[in-house]
Amino acid sequence: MLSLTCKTAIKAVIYLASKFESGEKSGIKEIAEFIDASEHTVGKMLQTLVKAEVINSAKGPTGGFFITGKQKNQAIIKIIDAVDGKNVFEECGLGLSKCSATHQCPIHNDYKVVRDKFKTLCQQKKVSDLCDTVNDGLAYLVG
Amino acid sequence: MLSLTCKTAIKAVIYLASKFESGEKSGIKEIAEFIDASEHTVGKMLQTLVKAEVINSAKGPTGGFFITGKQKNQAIIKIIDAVDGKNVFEECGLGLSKCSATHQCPIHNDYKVVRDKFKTLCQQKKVSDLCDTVNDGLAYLVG
DNA sequence: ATAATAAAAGCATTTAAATACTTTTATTAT
DNA sequence: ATAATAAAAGTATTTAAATGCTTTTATTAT
Repeated sequence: MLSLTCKTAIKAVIYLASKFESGEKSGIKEIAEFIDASEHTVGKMLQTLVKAEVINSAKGPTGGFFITGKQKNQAIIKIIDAVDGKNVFEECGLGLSKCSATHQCPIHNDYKVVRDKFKTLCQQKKVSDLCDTVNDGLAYLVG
Repeated sequence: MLSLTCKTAIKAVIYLASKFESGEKSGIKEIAEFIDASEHTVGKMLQTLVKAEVINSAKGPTGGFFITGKQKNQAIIKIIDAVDGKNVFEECGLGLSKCSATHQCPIHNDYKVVRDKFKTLCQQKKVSDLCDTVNDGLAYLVG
């Protein structure tokens, strides 16, 4: 459903959220190492997130990437929209270019239920929620 | 969730199912044209389906691909298992290589619900069910 | 002002999926 | 038996995503 880069993006933002309390900024290398992803992929993707105002950045010494309290309270769908685009949640289950109630593929109705359920999940889960599970040792970003 | 080839496979099998009554066999070109897919991709993929006994084939003149009554009554998960492999329904929502109840990613529980719902859909929908919706003009294989 | 630091940006390479091409094998009708 | 047909199989190319590398720009501390 989501691209590898998008999954990496969600993990990176969760990591930044975990640094919110301390106010620390994080560099590309540090983030990539922690979430076990390619440094270059992470760099490109973080730029995308900055442009979409999902996270922030500062250049120069003491610079790095960081997140605000407001951004921490955003749902993860914001990350998905920024990285994979808005029509992730509109795609046909059988790959038809135009699949809707009026011209549908054979699994349209059932697939829509699943897809919508995933969308709701992405709309409801906040970055802070996911960050909490990691902080509490209930979930992990690698493995 | 599913590869393009797998989506193509489901459409191809539905097409073959629609030819079951008449007993006609269908060639690669005919199938590819009807479902609007690459002839070469369809050829390779049909071989995979034959090996997995999801469909049948016959070489030579009057040969082609066809489906039996028993095969028509199979669930579409058989097609998915054959083309994309069995662990489509085990994959982690955030791309962790090992994500389970004991070592989970931050969205594991919610994602599992969605994934399992999709799996159930694929286990319940028979080729014949999908074929019927197309025959009845309620659904399409192209567009 | 200068040097150091770190993100931003542009371009190149790699990888895997999809698509394309060619040859081989089996089968059927003549 | 032979020729025609169509799947099977093997190899090659293309495409898009991911990854890698290099240069540029902005910022901060000295």
